[in-house]
Amino acid sequence: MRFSDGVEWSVHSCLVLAALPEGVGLPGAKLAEFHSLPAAYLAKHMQALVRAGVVESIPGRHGGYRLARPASEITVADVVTAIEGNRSAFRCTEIRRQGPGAGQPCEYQTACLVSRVMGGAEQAWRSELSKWTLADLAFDPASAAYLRQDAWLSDVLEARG
Amino acid sequence: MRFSDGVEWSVHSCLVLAALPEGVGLPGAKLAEFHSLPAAYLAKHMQALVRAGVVESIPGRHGGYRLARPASEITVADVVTAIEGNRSAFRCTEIRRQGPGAGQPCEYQTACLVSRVMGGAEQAWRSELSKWTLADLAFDPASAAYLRQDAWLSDVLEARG
DNA sequence: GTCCCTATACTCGGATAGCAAGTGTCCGAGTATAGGCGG
DNA sequence: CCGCCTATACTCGGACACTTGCTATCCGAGTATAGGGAC
Repeated sequence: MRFSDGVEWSVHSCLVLAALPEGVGLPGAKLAEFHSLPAAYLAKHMQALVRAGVVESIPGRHGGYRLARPASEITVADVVTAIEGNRSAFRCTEIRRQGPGAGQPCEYQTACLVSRVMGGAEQAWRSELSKWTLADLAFDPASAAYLRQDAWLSDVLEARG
Repeated sequence: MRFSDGVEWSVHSCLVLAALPEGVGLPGAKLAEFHSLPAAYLAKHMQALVRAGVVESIPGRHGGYRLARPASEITVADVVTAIEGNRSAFRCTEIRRQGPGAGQPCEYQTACLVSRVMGGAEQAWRSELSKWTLADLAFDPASAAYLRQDAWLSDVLEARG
């Protein structure tokens, strides 16, 4: 089991967007440059975020990306789900029905117990991620590096009018 | 994010081993046949379980696999960890230190907040899996199909002496 | 009859191909803007 | 001086190669057993 690198990139990038002034968008190229990420590949993940309704894209010359909702209403789970998909990581293929070990059809009215256990754990994982919003992370005093946008980010915004 | 199919196979196979009489081993070929699994590939995962100390292999003619500990002392987390590895699914590559968004070195004395949130969620997931032992699943009344070993499994064991 | 030796059959274990998904990149479609032109 | 039109530059979006890791398989190393032979 291994997460896509895009998860880390997307969360950090969303935190950057959370630090922007209200309603202002940041182009994908600049967003990638902020953390020295490959712009073309980050754009691929931004598309996923747009489809999931987490961020919205502004077309045209002064366009870019911005959060679709206030940062306090977007959870880390929303971002991760947008990238990794909302399907379960564990896929029950019902092997209990195969081979000599298969029982009678009446035994299969309830879901596979193994599947239920795995699903429950995944639920706990997702629930834990839902406790944190982008606002919690972006405005945390200990990691307020994103608010140190004076030197670079402000210049970018000012250069764009 | 997606689990290896081997996780499902391994858990179910361990449940079969849990239903065996004390100290008796079952060959990998028979274990695979029980659920119509590819024997050669299941063997690969069984090796991982042996390395992790979850099951032990008995070499020789009447050898096979058996649980290394009582089923009540093996959790689902043990099995999953043996297959998927104990490394974290989320790998923090410290992109916060890259590009114009990078802060001063003194800001990096604490772990990345994003990494901590992801790690905490993973901890919750693992903790949930630790609540269930193989005994809980194998001897559950609702899914006692594994105890219906009379027809096939008993024959196999008897044929081996 | 008992003990030992050897050949056998069966077991696990690691080394070897094939494939899907993630990784990385590029170029085209679409839009708001800026400037020029006409009234 | 004001409004409209056009060309431009910039943006996002989807389509195209490449690499890593999972999937699937095979054959060789090792061991307990079973049988036969010697004592």
